[in-house]
Amino acid sequence: MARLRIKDILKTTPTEQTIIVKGWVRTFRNNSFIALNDGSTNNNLQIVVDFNKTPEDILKRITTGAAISITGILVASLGKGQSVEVKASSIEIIGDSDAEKYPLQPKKHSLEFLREIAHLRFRTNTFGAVFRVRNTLSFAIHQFFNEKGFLNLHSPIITSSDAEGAGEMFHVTNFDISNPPKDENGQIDYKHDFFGKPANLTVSGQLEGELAALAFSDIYTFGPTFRAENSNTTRHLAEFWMIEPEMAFSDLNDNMNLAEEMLQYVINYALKTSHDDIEFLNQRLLEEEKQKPQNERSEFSLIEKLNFCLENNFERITYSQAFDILRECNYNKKKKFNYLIDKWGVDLQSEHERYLVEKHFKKPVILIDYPKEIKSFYMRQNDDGKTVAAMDILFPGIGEIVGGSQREERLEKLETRMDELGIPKDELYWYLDTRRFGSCPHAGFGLGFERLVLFVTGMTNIRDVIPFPRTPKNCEF
RNA sequence: UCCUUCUUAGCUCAGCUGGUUAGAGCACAUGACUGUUAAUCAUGGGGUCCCUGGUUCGAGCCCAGGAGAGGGAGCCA
Repeated sequence: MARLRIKDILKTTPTEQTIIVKGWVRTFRNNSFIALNDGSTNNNLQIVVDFNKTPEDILKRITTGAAISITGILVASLGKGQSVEVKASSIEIIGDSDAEKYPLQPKKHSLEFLREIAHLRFRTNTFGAVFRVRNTLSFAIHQFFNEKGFLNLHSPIITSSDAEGAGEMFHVTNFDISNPPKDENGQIDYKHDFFGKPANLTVSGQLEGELAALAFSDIYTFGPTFRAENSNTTRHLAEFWMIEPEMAFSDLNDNMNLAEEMLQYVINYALKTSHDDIEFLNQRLLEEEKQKPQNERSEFSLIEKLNFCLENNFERITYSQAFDILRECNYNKKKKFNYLIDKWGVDLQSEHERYLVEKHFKKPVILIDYPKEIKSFYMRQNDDGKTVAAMDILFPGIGEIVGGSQREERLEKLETRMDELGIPKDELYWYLDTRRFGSCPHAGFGLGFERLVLFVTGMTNIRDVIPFPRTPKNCEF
């Protein structure tokens, strides 16, 4: 007889059929009731043990964390709290778990503690829900782009281009780093390195994505990205996953439409497909909110917040409009911002972004047309000579979740800008070739996958939505 | 990297103005009970008070340095 998954058992009508189920013990109450979980769902299956007919040494080994196999009959539950349960006819201990040493207890643990035992935190309700939702979102993204006819491109993880300037990079080498070969000037001689030149882990697949978009029209990448920044925040990782679509024959407007449609699609998909898990996370947050003073509680529950995003269009405004709103707002006039908004052209600080999203509009905001000085070289220059066709999508509680732009497709404009910023054109000849041969308007963006998972799960620390977070001074597991 | 808070039992935390043997809940062990929902009740074991140095008759508590963690900022996704 085949083992059944708990998710399916809980949906089955009980007719006293005999089944086999395997999983890990969450709690064992009253010497009679096992809460069994196999990770297929957040809900546990209750196993009823007749302790009078079960050997003492088996009962003693049914401990929190133990892996067990149950053969029994599926019946309607006599107790409250579950509709079906399994009356065990035989119990096999597959893997013991010493209750005194097993760190997880049937009680609430702090997220900080669970982060230190990330190898075991999958077995908790919260992280079970988080990583099932993460899986659902990942699948939804692929499905969304597949339905739209986008080609999934595997952009390289090791690159030799360091011309992009998108942050500090991790160096890739097979040199003996205590004794690398040197040239006649005493400099490290990369000619003898594995690739014959310096190489790094990618900080973005965008440039490669553009090359493919100018052949396949619509592509997206979904892969790991690495930044060696010394960032210690709740929304940065040294290794994270990014989704980067790129569309040929498209402008900034198409770009905004795609990003908004995609975010709404995957949120909607998660709400429907991962309903139980999101409901659990929703309850978890409500409990947490009860601990807070009234004025710090959020207006919306997690599910209300997600639905709100589906029912309302994102607010679309230009940098200049945002600048005016911020300059004229009471916060600015009363000097409540740490950084005053006074001169057009300043970069917005996160306190300003939060004001716009959380206080002024109270919904996701798409900011476009930023001053060119504060944005990258590849963004398309607007006719005003001051701004570029950039877009950032800001989410409540998360901040920037998407950063993108229409790309500069005009060779001369692009080269001029690269010269101004001192970006070596010869190293990026391949990028410029797309502008030499059959260039066309195109646009794309980068979506931080973990930031999306943060938003949908209502978690607040990005280290809790990736299985094994890599951050400065932390590369455990 | 900067600012700030924290570090006491396996976990979550209390510990007064520096004072004698450092506590609670949960977990664990033993027993009772047996349709429980983080079961309940009784009993019990469990401590490098983060580390190093200093002040003091006396330091978990004060001072200096260090390590680690949380929150905020910058960089960004």
